Amino acid sequence: MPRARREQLILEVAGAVFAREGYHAASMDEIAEQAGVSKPMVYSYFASKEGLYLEYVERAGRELLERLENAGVPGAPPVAALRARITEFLAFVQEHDDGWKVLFGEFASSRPFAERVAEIRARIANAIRRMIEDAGLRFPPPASDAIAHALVGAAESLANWWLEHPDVPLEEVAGWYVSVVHAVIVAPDHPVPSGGR
Amino acid sequence: MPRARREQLILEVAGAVFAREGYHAASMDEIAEQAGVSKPMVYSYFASKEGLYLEYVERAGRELLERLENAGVPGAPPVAALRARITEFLAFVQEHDDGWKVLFGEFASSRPFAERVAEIRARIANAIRRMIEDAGLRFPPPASDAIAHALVGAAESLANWWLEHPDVPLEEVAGWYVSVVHAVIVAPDHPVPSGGR
Amino acid sequence: MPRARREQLILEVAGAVFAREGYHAASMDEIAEQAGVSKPMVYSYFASKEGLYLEYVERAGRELLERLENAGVPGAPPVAALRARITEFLAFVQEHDDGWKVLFGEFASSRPFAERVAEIRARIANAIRRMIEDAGLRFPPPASDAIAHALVGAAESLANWWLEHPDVPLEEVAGWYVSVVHAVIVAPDHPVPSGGR
Amino acid sequence: MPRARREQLILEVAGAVFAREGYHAASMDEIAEQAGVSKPMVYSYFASKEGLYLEYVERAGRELLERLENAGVPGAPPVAALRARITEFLAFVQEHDDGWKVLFGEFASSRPFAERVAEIRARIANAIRRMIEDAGLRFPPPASDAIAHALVGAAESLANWWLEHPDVPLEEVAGWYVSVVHAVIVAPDHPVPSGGR
DNA sequence: GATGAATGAGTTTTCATTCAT
DNA sequence: TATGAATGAAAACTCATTCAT
Repeated sequence: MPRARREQLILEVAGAVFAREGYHAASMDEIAEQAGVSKPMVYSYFASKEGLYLEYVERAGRELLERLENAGVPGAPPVAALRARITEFLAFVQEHDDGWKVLFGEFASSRPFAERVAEIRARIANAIRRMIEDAGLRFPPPASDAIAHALVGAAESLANWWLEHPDVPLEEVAGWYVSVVHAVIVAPDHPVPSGGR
Repeated sequence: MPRARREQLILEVAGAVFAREGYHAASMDEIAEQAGVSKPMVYSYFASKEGLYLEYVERAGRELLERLENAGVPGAPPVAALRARITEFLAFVQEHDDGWKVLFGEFASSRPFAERVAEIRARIANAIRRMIEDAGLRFPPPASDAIAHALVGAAESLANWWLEHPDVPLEEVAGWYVSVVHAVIVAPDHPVPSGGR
Repeated sequence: MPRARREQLILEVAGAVFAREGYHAASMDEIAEQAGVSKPMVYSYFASKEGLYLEYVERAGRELLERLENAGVPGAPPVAALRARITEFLAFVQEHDDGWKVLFGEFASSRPFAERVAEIRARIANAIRRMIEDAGLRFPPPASDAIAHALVGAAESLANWWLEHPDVPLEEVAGWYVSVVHAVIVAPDHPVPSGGR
Repeated sequence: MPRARREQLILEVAGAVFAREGYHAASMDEIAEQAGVSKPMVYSYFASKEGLYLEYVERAGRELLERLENAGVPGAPPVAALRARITEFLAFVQEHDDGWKVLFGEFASSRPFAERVAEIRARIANAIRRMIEDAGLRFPPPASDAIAHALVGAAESLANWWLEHPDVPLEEVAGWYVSVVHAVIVAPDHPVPSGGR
């Protein structure tokens, strides 16, 4: 079996195990066994458990980023672009739910490499944020930043909801998200009446 | 030191360690040391690591729930109630950021007690969702469910953003969230133009 | 509660726990709790777990010895004396099955005090042996010693059998043992045909 | 060193430690050290301390049983068969005194697996009992059961006596045991005169 | 006299990681 | 290239024993 192929296989198995057990509870023994190779093999491909995890996160993150960036036709109207991107985003979640869970499931991994993971997550969040801003979100900072963040969280949550309701068609979910973002964008009169009534 | 006080101390320390390291990486040794007691003491207060974690989650969850339920004056207009509750929510996050991180940080906790944690989270999410629905969100199911979920995720994300921008006043962040929810509620015309234009 | 009474209470509870769990598995916590006193109380009465165990063994051993020595009427014919003693022995086993189990249940306790326990057991075994020899067992040494030992083992085993068949009357069991010993004593022609037939 | 050989080595060492210290007092640390391997090695061969103990007991029990069953020539007269079997029994005790002590030394093992050990012991005891009954022991039940039990205990005790008197030749000890059993078998007149005379 | 509170030392067990082949 | 065999380090948990009150 060619080297690259085996590497890919190990990564996929590792992703499944990390998604199911979390970083700490996942064991190299289990990964090696499920991949059908010996543990030293795993170590010859990836320097350490940490390295394996980071590599997986890195690749999953890169793929998601690329898909987000390449989604939609250039020059399309903003809302259409938003729809194309959120569609792509949901497609990724559907196809790579392991990758999705590993990327956004665990929050506080242990110290040494939490930063790298956080950075990857931040890049993805930024990409989503950019697509929201491209659609026309205009607030003065820092509200823009905060609200974009909130809408990214909304996308994540929606994706998780969808994973538990797989019967709902992708397009419908995407439509809901576009609705939400669009509403926020075109909302006529923020801020909202504060006192009451 | 009286027993109840020590118990509280250990819980707080444990919360900090769990928030920082995650359940698996946290060690009873570290918790004991940071609390200034010996490990057997911790075990005499809490039967096991799992028990300690669950107790912490349970108390934090209960407090957050109670605060959400008691927030605002009864009979206030919906948007005012929403504002009161999101304000309370953010206040909790600010005061108990450890509790917040433990409750909503790790996703895929280890198997044995994931259910209990998930249940607590679900109760909190439901409370937030209810407050959104009370404010007037009306979609036909399942969109209502999904969008409520998304807006809960938006609140979580906004809270995390705020933890990293502590200089922004609470009221302002609350206002942004109200704006978002309000916009979604009063949005005139979901669904949104799908094609483009 | 007077000191001596409490001491007796603790000893009895300890005996029950030792009999049930064995020396190592028995915990001072459990003994204290079952006796209804605090652990420091136990330590004020008995210097250590080892001390408690030894004291229990010592008393149980002493009582059994005394009962064996005082059994039967002086001057009775040998077989009657044997019957009286084995009856007393079985009565002890019946009344103090905890003591019996602790005395003869565990074989190889841990090093430091195994010798003391072995010594007590040896004294009891000697007493039984003497009663057998008194009944008329006559072999040249070392066969006498070995066979006496064997007959002591037979008594122990019979006692254990009886503990599991509590419905059988004591006298009957005693009768069987006397039969066995008597048969060995009066056996006309040891050694037995060795080759065959 | 080949795997099977190491396994055997560990088992032997474990047997020695269990025989010397008893199950609870024996530590995996000590077993590993005495076997010249690391603790994880022991765990890779045997799943747990309990597993190691049971495996040892099982093998020792099986060997003893097989030796008892295969002893003697088929069709030999009963007393000769008895002699052959008790000889084999004593030979086992002499060769595997660790196995002997572990099998029959501790009585009240800890709860979880006491049953399995008791079962093995019972099988061996039954084998011994059968060989006694084959030799001609005839009592009405339950006396037959009880007396057989007693004679098994006699054999155990005799074996223990012999372990402390290793200079006595095996044949002689076997002869004594045959004498005892033979005497009981041919005893003309149980029950014995009860009053005195 | 009595105890609640506390701990040092040890137990079994697991796991990431590395040689020798 | 590939692995069976091996381990150092650490984790959860327990228990006999002792203070401070």
